[in-house]
Amino acid sequence: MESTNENVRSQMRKGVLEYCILCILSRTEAYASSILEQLKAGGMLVVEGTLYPLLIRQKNQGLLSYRWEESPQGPPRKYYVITDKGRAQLQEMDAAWQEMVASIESLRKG
Amino acid sequence: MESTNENVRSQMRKGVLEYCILCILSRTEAYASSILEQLKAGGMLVVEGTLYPLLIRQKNQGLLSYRWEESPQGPPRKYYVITDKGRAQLQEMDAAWQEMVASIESLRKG
DNA sequence: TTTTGGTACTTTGCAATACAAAGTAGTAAA
DNA sequence: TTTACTACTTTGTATTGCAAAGTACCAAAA
Repeated sequence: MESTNENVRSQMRKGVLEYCILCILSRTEAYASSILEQLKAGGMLVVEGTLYPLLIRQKNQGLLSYRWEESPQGPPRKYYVITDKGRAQLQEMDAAWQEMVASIESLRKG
Repeated sequence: MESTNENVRSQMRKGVLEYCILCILSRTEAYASSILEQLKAGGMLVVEGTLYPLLIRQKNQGLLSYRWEESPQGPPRKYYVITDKGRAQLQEMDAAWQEMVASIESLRKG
């Protein structure tokens, strides 16, 4: 039970991960490992097993596309790129997120 | 596909519902239907089938207790009450929530 | 050449969760 | 006694994050 902290945070992360990914990719193309690093830097801990299926899901929804690129070291990298549809979705998510922040605040303050 | 909006919002709601319930109950005791109303008023749409199991879960975790009370009309009501443990958890969730808001902002702004 | 280590992407199985929908039951008015 | 309303409960389903194991490419060291 000492990990209640992490459970709470993990629980809250769910549902905003797709939003976070689109946020990151809206600024620059990136491959999975670098997305992981940026999420980690932003305080959103995620693991590979979560991120990869999520990227595939978003690609299948047409929110992302990707291209292969040589790596200076190691195997080639799959660079994900946000699509127009992805940018539209991101706008949706911006709105949804702001609404939720407002909702929580309203519920918390009374 | 026209309900993308609602999917996004529904997705984001997950993980913060328990937080919302504790927020509401931290101010006053309430029975399920009135909690539903308050969530709705706060912009967090939820349905019975979601709320009831959630209340039971939180009760089993010792975050809530309840007592029965006569209703002026209809069957008796189950009034839920937040416990000391629930208040401690609420503080945890406050912290987790604020961290997540900061994380998202950091990722969104770059 | 073979081995080793690092990087990167993928798959599988599981547990938790929100939700829709149907069900149970108490009370009171028609 | 039937109807309507309120309230709580249960069941089945699809989605999702995650841990863990797996596959594969590349380059430097042995």
